[in-house]
Amino acid sequence: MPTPTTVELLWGTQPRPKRGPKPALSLERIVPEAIALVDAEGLANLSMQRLAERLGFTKMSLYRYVPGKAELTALMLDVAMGPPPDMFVKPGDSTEGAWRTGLRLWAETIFERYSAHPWAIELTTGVRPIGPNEMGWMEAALVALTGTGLTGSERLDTIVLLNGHVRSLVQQISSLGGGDSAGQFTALFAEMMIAAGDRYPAVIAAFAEEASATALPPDADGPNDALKFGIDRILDGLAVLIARRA
Amino acid sequence: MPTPTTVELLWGTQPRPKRGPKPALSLERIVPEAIALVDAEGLANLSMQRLAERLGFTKMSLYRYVPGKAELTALMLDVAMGPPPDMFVKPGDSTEGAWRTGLRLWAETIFERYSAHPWAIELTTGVRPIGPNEMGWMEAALVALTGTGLTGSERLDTIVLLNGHVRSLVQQISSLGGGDSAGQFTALFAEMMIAAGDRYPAVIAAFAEEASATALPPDADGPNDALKFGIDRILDGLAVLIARRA
DNA sequence: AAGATTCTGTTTCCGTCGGACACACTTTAG
DNA sequence: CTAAAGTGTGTCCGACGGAAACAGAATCTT
Repeated sequence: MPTPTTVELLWGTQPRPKRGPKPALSLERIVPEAIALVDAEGLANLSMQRLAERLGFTKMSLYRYVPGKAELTALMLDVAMGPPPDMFVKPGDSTEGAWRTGLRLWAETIFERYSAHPWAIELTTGVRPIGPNEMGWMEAALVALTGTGLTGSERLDTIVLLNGHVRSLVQQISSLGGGDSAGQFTALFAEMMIAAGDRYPAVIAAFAEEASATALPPDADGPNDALKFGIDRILDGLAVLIARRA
Repeated sequence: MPTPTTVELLWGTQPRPKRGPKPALSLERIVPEAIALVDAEGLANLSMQRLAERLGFTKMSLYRYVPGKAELTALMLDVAMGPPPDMFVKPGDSTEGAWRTGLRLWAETIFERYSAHPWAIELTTGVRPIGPNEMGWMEAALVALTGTGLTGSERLDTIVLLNGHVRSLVQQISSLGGGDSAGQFTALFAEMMIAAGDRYPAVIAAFAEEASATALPPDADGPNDALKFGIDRILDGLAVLIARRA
């Protein structure tokens, strides 16, 4: 019974052992339950104890299926991301600007996926094993970039850039989801401006201008505008490079 | 003795109380020591106990200076970022493309600052009090954007975009710093490709192309190229917008 | 000068966490 | 029918963040 590595858990489905009692649990029950727990109460409130209680088992029984908490969260990440939707761009499509609509759709879709599980951002950090779903998203974006004339490094860097922007936005918006956190922010901002005095004129100018501009439409989806803004700039910049190559 | 809030700790320097023994410790000693600890051993290894041992005090004595660990890390973040270097762009400079060199310098500088303290990335998440130094970096970038004709929202979104890119890169590179983590990555990648078979042709193509391209120059600062790539694309895209406005 | 007050650092204690380990039980292989 | 392998459980450990009570030091008031 060599404990399985994270890669084996993510990619391989090792066969059920023949001897011994049949397992009453399974990764297919554990991981979604953990995701539900974290969706509801945040990553900080995930503990083996609480997860086991939800499943009606003892804490240590979970360690029969998962070597440790790190491996569990790695599985949660890949399951929560899910597979990418069907093909953003037909593989051979070299229509003028097809890459553009493909990448935009990709970015907006993965943004929604991240937004559904904001804790996933915290788990996608540093060098770590990549799961099949995460790889699938990567593949999808790379497919959209075929026929652009970009080199392999450039295509990879493009994905890093787009993905980084999306993740950065999710990180800033997710915690802003419930309650009056917008009010909290303005309260913090006001409290700070009192103490700060006039050391940050450009900041004050920018926020003042923004406040007056968004005063009329009272819908507060400014963050989503930030998402679109970033995607637009990135795609514009990419178009410049692609045009230069052609 | 109302326990100070995070904002008060970051911005205000409340006067020393008159009565009682003089404090043997201070935030000026505690916070740098905590930064040194985390720089050396990572954010996960920061505990009040270990920090107190370094300082030659008991754990609970720290709570006389800091309400809790969250407030401590907030202070660490602002101190570690430090103030931005002197003015990237002279405030009134409306030279053609001055914003461009200013923003590039800003991004590269804050990248180095983040790289020196990679754990800072993990702390800059969600809605939270902003410290004076962090606000200073924001101010610096906004100064560089004066005279571009962009609205306040656009200027703010630009900073979010650039900052998000830099942070995303640091997050991917920092853990790659020591040892043969590049070898670990290729090992993980190979192990995965064996299991994955041929489900990701575009991924394989991109990496193969990259490997052959970077085979000749043996310096492996590919990540830094990813930083430059992203900055270039963002600035190119921004130039398109600015030109459209003019 | 002498309490009274206020702040200091320390000690003790608690609940929770991830995880090691030994155990009893159940299923299958020989 | 016995041995082996695998199951879930109970117990135990060290480390964590933090609450509470406490004794000593420095200042204020009388």
